[in-house]
Amino acid sequence: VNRERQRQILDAALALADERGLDSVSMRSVAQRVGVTPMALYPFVGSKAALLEGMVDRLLAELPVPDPELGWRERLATLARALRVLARAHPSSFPLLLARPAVSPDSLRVVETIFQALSDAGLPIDQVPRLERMVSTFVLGYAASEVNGRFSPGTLDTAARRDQLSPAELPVHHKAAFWLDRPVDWDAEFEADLADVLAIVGRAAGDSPGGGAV
Amino acid sequence: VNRERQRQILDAALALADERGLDSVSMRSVAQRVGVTPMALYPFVGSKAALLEGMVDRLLAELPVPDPELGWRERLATLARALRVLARAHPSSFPLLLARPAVSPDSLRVVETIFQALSDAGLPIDQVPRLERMVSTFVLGYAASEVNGRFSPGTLDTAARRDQLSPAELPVHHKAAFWLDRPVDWDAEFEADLADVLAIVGRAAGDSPGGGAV
DNA sequence: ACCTGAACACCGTTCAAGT
DNA sequence: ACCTGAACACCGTTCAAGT
Repeated sequence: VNRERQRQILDAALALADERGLDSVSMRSVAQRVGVTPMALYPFVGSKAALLEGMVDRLLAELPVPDPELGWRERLATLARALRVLARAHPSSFPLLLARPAVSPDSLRVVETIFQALSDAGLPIDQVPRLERMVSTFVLGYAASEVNGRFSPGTLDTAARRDQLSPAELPVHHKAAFWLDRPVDWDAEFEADLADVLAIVGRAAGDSPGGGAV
Repeated sequence: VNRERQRQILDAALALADERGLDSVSMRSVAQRVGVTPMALYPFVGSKAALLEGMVDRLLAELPVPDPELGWRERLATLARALRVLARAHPSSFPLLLARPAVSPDSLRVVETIFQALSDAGLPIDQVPRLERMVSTFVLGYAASEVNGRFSPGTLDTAARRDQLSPAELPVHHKAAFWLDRPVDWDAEFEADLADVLAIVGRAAGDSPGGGAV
């Protein structure tokens, strides 16, 4: 009903998640931060589940839209990098983006931005939705994996973990040990993956096999 | 301590998630299903968070390892399809795979299978970990998105959703409306994406630009 | 080693009531 | 339209005790 109040509540929930983790977001804690009784939230957010959905909408509202003057490659790359920045700014809430369908106006606008870039790439219109799902799945999955620790298990006991099993059972782990124990340059890896994904789009759009530039 | 009992508890939790959703998995409900008091679980699982981690280990233990006689492409494709089957069998628990680092012996074995295939593809060893993260991120992200509804918002109100915003704001959504409103063949889409991802691996491994077969 | 029972500090949500 | 307060049926986990 009162849109301004709703935003205030969702931002309080987001701030709470940033400061103390997603587990500490409860109707009671959010209400307290807003300075109100838990029940006073219900007319604005409906339920705890809806509160979490609302948080991802606020997240997407923060996402800058890439300059439409840019070429489609730069537009997709800019959007992908912005999503990764968003993940680092809100590591506890970001993984929610992968957990629920995107239905709000703001999320539709993000999808439209990807649609537009794919269309500009020269992709046949019937291929656009498939490639949008592929690109968004990769970017969201990568950024979420990075911030929730899926890529960096346990913090620096990579070797200990590997030694749970015998070298005979994990030959390639042992062959790659040098690179597995070394800190990874995540920025560089993300850029390399991004280039690979954009190459898929380019090829689906009918680039010459060698991969053309734009 | 007693490994057999631990497995029994984790399987009860998994069954509960399958039948009534992840939210209904509680220390109390799992204990009841095992026929014991909630506190009796603690020596075996440690905490609720550890219980959830244990569930994903059990999930991975269910995953069939592809025949090592197969070529690397078929091995990766078989593993990817098996993960998707797993997601459909355990839609509530599967998304946990993307939420936490993989540290158990069983999960290491899955990573090793991918490492092996990438290595056999002819990838330089320093590229193997990066491509493993890329492949697993895509496959887990896709399968999770499929089962948690990220790809199918709201069930059949795709048109209504689109009409929240004006056609002028969502030009490509409207141009692609025919394909967006049509039911998607997810099997076919997954296979197409898989082929694209395997092509990236092949190219990183030094395939001829046109893409060779194996 | 394995389990129970009572207790503590929390949850989300309903309902009736106030302004 | 917006908010409160009491209540209900739950949570995860600690602690002391039993065998």
